Amino acid sequence: MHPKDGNNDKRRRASRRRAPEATRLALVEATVDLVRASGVHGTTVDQICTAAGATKGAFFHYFRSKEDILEAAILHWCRERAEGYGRDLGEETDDPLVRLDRMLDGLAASVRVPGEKTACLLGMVAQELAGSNHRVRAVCEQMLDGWTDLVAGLLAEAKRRHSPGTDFNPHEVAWMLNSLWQGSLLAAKTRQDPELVASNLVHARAYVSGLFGVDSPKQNSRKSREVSSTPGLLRHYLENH
Amino acid sequence: MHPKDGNNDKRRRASRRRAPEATRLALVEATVDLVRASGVHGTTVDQICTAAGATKGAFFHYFRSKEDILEAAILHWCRERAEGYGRDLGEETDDPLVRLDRMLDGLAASVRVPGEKTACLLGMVAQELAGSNHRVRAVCEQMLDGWTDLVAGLLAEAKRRHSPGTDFNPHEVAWMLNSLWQGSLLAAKTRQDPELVASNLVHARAYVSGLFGVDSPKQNSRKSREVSSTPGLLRHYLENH
DNA sequence: CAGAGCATACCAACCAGTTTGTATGCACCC
DNA sequence: GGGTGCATACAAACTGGTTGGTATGCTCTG
Repeated sequence: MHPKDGNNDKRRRASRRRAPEATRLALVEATVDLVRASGVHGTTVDQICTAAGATKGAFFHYFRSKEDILEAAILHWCRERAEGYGRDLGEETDDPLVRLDRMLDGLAASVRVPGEKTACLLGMVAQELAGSNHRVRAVCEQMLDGWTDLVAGLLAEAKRRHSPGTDFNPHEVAWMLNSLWQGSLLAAKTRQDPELVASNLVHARAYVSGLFGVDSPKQNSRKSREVSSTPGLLRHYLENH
Repeated sequence: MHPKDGNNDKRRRASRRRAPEATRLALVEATVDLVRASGVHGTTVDQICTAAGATKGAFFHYFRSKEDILEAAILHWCRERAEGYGRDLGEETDDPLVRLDRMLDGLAASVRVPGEKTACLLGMVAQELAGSNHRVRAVCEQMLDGWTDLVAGLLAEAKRRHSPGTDFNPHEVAWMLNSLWQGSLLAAKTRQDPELVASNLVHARAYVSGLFGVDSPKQNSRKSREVSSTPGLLRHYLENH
């Protein structure tokens, strides 16, 4: 039963041969995709291997356990998203409210990508494991903290620049936005309606605008779906100031 | 190896003997608890049986599959919660904004119950299965719709009674509140900080208040934790009107 | 005494992780 | 520059425990 006298190896493992970094990356990215679609327990190591065009041997060569690759997948996912935010935010010298606005635009746009599923790896893993796996929970918490700190920083700077009519705690508001974002993805997935995310983000914007003292312009609920095409409320505020 | 010549049956099956309804209920309630703690795939049928003080025979006598009891658990959970809302809301003749306010109070209080874990069965099941199990997804959607319709109804009536300065779509706002609630539970669980839910609800209230034209009173972020003890913003609005 | 309400033993599929073996490239010496 | 030694990078069969589900029979009740 030796390796089939190996003249023709039927499936050519994704046209990749001895490419350490590529294999590892393929495994991690497959994990991200599969877990986002089916959850942690709903994804098997074998599925990951098949999707990555690798074998169990390769898998356990790079990762000591399923939990390990999960952690790697979370880090990979967050690093990727962070890069996206970096692009969305634009110049650091820009007004923090404009930057936040662009970030929300980016988020709204991210659920509109055609083939893309509306699910955040972080939220899914946290929901499934936070109650039972302390280590994974801690990793998720750290990642959520990262996003919140970023937004809280923007809000804090905005508070300094413009002196808002209402006092507020930037961290609290940032956590509220983060929670809303996660909940929106959950609800949108359940309803199979990505537009729900956009709609919720409109209200999030309106709330932040309200904090900075601008009257929310009359919301036209028919048009509210076209978020990313309209100038954000925050931008609107700044332009008339 | 017959049933131990059964003179003394070591564990007396939860001091319950041939009580059909009680057995069924125990199984369902055990499912609710376990799934809320460990998720769907993280909970085994055996665990449910043990927790309910029943055996597999009993389990499959009442439910054809794990999926079936999950559905029963969701319905049970939602019916229970709905009763809670009924109590919280109070008289139907009351002002809808006051009723909404009391509902938010109830939600904030529900995560403060000492031994209680911060997790919504609905949110957990939806997050884990919405992407892979269409039937369960549909059930979750229906339940979420129920809550949203309730809140949207309150908001719509509030719009009729008081004519708010800002126009808004009650359903959109209700979905936003629902999403925020789900996301808050997710974030609070991940951070192991139930107070995050209360904090987020404060901002939710403030947003709704804002819609009805009242200036949010200066938020004191140190004190914002004591939500349920302070008269809600909506009530505050109505008292000065 | 019939049938609802269980209890117990059992099973087949599944799944994370292991073992064992092989192919490939690189370093180093001759 | 070609052979030798060895580490990395896989491949694939296997294992042992787990899990949802079943088969069968006992037992209490109406």
